[in-house]
Amino acid sequence: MNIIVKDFNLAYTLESGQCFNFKKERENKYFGIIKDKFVIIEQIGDVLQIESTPKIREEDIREYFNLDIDYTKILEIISRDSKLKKLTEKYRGLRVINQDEYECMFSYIISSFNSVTKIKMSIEILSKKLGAHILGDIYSFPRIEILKNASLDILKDAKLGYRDRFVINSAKKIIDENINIYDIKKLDYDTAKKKLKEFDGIGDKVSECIMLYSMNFHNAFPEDVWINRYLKGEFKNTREGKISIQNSFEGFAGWAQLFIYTGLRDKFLD
DNA sequence: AGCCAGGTTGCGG
DNA sequence: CCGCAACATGGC
Repeated sequence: MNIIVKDFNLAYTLESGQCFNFKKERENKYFGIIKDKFVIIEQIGDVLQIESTPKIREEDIREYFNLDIDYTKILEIISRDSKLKKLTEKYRGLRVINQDEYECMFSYIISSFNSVTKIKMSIEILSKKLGAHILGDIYSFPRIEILKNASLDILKDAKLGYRDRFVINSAKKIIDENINIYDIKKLDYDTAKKKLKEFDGIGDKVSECIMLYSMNFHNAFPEDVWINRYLKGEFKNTREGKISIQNSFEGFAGWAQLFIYTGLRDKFLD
């Protein structure tokens, strides 16, 4: 399947640290999982070439990469800030991804106080040991019931460290209380955040990652160590800085956050 | 060896 | 409400 894209950069988007389930095969070519389907995606100019097993619908790809959002409008809004203007010029085509809610939730529980490399490794091991086999050595992210009953040995193998109880407890809560987290995305911002923070291992930052990257709350502004440094440089008070940003980008603070985060990690910003 | 990584928790003030 | 130490683990 080929998809013509505009204002989309696959590499920027998949290397931005927002998702952890893709691997690079070569320049502009990645493989991973979307909707429990194995996909190989290569970008050549403005064409996305996609192979998938089993077959994936174009609409699922468009949704995953937010291809139908008004990109021009979002960039226009966040570019009113001079630093963001530079960032959007440098990383044009970077987009917020629309991930699976459950995978995103548990991936970010694992992400806390951790490194991107190790987060990816842990998720890969968990998938291999507990996920459904898809193809070759590719496995999907484990279902929550499986995570809930995972043996401590397997969690040890996945190197979750002290986060193992966060994963187990949160999975338990979902099952025992019969929670459907798809309902959370229908709530208003504050209620959704509050609901997510009731889970073990989900605090201020992780809750907003889940909201931004899988629940369409485009104004969530996850503040990790990098963003915290940025806020310290730009504002007297980081707390007020975050609020100010969330109030000035017309509901798209999360997109600004992704550009800032990318620029900082890439040392384009200092 | 020591510091850092897409932070959260549970404590004391 | 606030600040703060502890927390597993691997990479650099």
